[in-house]
Amino acid sequence: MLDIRLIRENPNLVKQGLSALGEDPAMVDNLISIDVKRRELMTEIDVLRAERNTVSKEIPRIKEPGEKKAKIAAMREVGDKVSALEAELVSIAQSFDEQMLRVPNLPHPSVPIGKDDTENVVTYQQQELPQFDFEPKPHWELAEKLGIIDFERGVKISGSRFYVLRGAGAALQRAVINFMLTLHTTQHGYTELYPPYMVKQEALVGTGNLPKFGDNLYHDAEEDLWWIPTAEVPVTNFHRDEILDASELPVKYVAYTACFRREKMSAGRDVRGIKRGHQFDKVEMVKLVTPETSVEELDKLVNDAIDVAKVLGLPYRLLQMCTGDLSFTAAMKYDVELWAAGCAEWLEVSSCSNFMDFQARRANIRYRAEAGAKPEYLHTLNGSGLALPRVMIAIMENYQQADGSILIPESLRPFLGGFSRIVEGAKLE
RNA sequence: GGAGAGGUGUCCGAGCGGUUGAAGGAACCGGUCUUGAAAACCGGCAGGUGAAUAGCCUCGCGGGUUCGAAUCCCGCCCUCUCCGCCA
Repeated sequence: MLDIRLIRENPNLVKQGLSALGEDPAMVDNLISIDVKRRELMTEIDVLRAERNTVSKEIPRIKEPGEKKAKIAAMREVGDKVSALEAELVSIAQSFDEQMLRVPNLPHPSVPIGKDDTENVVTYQQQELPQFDFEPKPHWELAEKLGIIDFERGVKISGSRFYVLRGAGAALQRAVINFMLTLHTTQHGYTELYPPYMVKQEALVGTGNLPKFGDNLYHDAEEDLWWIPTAEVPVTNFHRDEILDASELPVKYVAYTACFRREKMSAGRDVRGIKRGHQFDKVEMVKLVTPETSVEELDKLVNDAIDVAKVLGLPYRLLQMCTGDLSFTAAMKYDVELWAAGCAEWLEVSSCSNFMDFQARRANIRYRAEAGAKPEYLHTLNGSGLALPRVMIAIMENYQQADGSILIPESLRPFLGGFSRIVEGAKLE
């Protein structure tokens, strides 16, 4: 959420930001006119309430019965007026809140201007891609042959976009999860959390998934709980409505969870293989930091994500998102992509974002710079570290051998009982 | 799911219709004292809105009664104890 004061005092700046995102700047004027009405009403109500409060305090001390009666009657009238105005305010405040929650974050000044993903900037690309003396296969062929992914039975059990990992395939994913969590906790200073997979609506409003992106979420109507689309939601909300001490910052969490997405908007896209499922696993990093450090903390976060690719020996590149490709919540965003030799494409495995105070405002996460100081909103960041299915794809496709077996990256072997290869029959060898 | 108890500021805890935004204590911060520390004493110490030391709002959440609600009524949520059920 943006600061309404920024919108009031600097509407043109906000409009420029929205235009850069490709959003309609007209929402600014709408918001301002509602805000004016809202504030007028609030003032009017406050004046009446102040009168009622003072007179109500005087009433018990009035001895003369006639005067007492008259004041009570007068205050009853004031009370009625207040109720009427309050009802009016409730509906205005509702539409104000609703609109505020739908205003995207503004791009950080350092973000390159661009209309869409074609204008993102590749800031690093590994030059050497793996070479093969045979035609590398896509992972769905490799995996099916080895018996490590069962697509048909996934569909039988749960429908399209579901699959079953089997034998060494399941073990490989489990090893990668463990490897990543171990790397981030022991080398990068993150604290591991294991959060709930189902959350309340407020949590999703806090991170910015609701109210705007509910159509990508699974919702249980009976309990009114939502399945998380990413661990970002429960982990960022871990400190919701809290005031942290500056000495506690930066707070750095890493969490492994399954993630659930309807992918309605992507119907028909990426239907082959495991690139885009309704359920997938992810290791996610979340940071809460002081405002003056967030830009620098984003760089570190990106490096922590990239480190996974490096240690696994997977070819990667880094993209800086232009204004037109920023997400709703992000002020700055970098994507890490892995090369997949079989499908010959770059796969997004991590989006690292600096949300500045956008989420902190929504989730009401503050910090106190020093004892006695006023609480201020902190800055939140997050990034995958990394998303499992696409890392699995990269391992399978880049480490495939001529005989169809898959070599296991050296750094992963200690997490797989020392085995070095996946062979037919979904076996480790 | 059933029965009972309870949810007040950073924490403990009083209040049970009228200067109570909230006694008292602890913690914390500043000061006096001390060679230093402890103790003792003095002062400060919720958040939001707001230009404000004004006003308004906030005692789990929402609604109601009243001139006036932390205090009364209704609904919901959460915690604890016991029972049931389960991993």
